[in-house]
Amino acid sequence: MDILSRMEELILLSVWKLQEEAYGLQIRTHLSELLNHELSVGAVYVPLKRLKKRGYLASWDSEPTDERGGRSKRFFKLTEKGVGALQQVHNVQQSAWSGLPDLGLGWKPVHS
Amino acid sequence: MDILSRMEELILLSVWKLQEEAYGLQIRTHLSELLNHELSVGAVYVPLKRLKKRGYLASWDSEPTDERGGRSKRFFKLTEKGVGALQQVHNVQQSAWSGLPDLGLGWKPVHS
DNA sequence: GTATTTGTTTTAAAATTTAGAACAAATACG
DNA sequence: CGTATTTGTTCTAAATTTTAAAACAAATAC
Repeated sequence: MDILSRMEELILLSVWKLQEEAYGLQIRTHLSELLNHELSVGAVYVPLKRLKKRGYLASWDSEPTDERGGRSKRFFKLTEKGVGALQQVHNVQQSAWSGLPDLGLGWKPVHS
Repeated sequence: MDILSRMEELILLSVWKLQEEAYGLQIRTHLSELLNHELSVGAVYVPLKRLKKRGYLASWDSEPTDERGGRSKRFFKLTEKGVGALQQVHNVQQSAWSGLPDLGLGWKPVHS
């Protein structure tokens, strides 16, 4: 559709928000809380790989830490292309959610 | 994912915005302009049918009009469940797009 | 060395998206 | 009438995305 899917958008935003802590399991936790719904591991790792392959994300592998089970992590950060894709999806959302007539169904979106 | 897909969201919003003119081809035109990208016919009709089956949309068939080719149209409107689903996706978006740190990449989302 | 924890990869099924052919029914007009 | 054109919906198969969960890997704990 020439626009990020919802999951892709949420993952890119998660990487943005988590900054120096943006790696697979952390992203999964963050999004599970956001969605109030436990995501499977694959639900995060599969799109992460795709987003990287398409140039929306860059990644590098860390050294292991000395915590229990502290393996090497694969960290991600947004590329310029990734920011551009978020920009685009944000524009579409703004358009799509503006100018909605009153339906009398008890709710209207509020853009803080 | 327990949340509307992007296409589902856009179609529900289109039905909302188009009001008394919410039928397949019109929705297609509206979304094609919004996305700046010509959607195929199936890209609209397939999800429309699914959204109806799931109770997000109600529909009824009009009488033909006396315009050239003016066949009976299938009009749609949001159900309460449909409004609720939009409400939910709106909440998730608001959360996901708020509290983003400055990346110094030349852009930050503005919520009008 | 065996258990436990943190982390990534893989895989296959399910669901969604997409393009476009097919079909349907209306008016136009010779 | 018959054929063309327009508006509209249905169908369908391929491509893509999502999802769950098993497998694998590597670290510390004891």
